Amino acid sequence: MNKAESTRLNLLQKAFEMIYQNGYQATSIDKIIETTQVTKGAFYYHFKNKEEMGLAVINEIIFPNIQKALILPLENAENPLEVIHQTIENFMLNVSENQLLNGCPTNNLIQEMSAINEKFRFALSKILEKWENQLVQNLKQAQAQKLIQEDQDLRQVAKFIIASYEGTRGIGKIYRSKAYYKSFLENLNKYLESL
Amino acid sequence: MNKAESTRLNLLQKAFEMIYQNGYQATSIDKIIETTQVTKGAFYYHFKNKEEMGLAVINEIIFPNIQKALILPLENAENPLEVIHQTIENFMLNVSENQLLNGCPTNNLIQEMSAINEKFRFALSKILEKWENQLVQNLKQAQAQKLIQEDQDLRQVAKFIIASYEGTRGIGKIYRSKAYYKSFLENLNKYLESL
DNA sequence: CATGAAACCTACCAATTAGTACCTTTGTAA
DNA sequence: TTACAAAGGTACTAATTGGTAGGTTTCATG
Repeated sequence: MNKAESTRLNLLQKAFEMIYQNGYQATSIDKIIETTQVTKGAFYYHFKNKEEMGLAVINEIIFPNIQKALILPLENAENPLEVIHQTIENFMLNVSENQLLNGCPTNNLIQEMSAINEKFRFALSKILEKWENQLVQNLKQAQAQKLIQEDQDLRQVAKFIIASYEGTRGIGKIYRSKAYYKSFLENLNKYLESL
Repeated sequence: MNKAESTRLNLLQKAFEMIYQNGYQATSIDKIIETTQVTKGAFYYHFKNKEEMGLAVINEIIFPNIQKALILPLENAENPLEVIHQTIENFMLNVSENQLLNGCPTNNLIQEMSAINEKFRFALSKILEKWENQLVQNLKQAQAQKLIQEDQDLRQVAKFIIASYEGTRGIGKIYRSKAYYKSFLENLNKYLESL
């Protein structure tokens, strides 16, 4: 990675952290360049404007993180149903204090931006779409293995899993305890078993 | 209601709408007094600062709304379990386009503010607490009527209902369709029946 | 080593922000 | 009617905002 690339990546990573903790609109370019020690000229060389930088954070930082933690582990699993619970549990029980406090970056941005910025809404919807598609694939395999009933609407089920997960990460910002996550995981298990 | 009270209420209601659509931090006092035709002097006569106004919006607008739509209807119901689903369904299927677009005011503020402002977090947690308590009461009655199993952790169940509801309202800001709400309601029903 | 583009730097701007100081009007109780 | 607090009005400020103009430095390539 050359110097320019690392400047850009540094901007994106620091911007991600600041957006994660304070929100997109509350994160000023002045603060980003102050903490990164990058000048304003360099910032605007790498990004046309603040919006483009925000979209790059979603596409180049947030999306790969979800992909790695919650989507890829679902592929080619021996038990396609159990791995759904396992993957979410593995991720949720290993979050840092910071992540407990600030919730899910994707959900945060959806709540803040999707109603007021169509480009953000689109970029964020793509993340949910990929996750949902992988979940549906797993559920299909589970159906083929007779692990869940025939008449289930798998896309609905996938959406429900995502909504309850994001809801828990979101409401978890009030409780700030892993016990709350554990309670969700138990209920998720019950729900999956009832399918 | 005298003039001063109506000035204050007008400020709170307009502020609520603007916060609901754009977020608390993105709602400036200048914009609020512009749309209400109230001068800055009057605004700061009624509220010490912006934070106090935001907290008043939560306590005097948002909380009563939730109370009326989602908590009070649960009281003294003939079928304590079914009324949970009925109440949520009745509310969700009657939201306006605006509410579909902007999600749940409580959830929005939790996501934006709970990590960065302890007073907001506390005020918002009180809303969830009241709702959870009423849900637990209903679930207890359902348990007494042998409608759900003995070994259920009712507080966990109540929290899961709230999280999946708020998750759906939140993620619904991406999809903007009542079909998505309906899909959630079906899954909620399945979950409640599995208890 | 010359050259031109890539990468970065500095100083600025107009608009917006929350908040304040100080004034005027309105309502009401003695 | 007077007196005084409640309620509202006006003009301002310092700080912060996203963005730009116009420069300089760095670096790969012929």
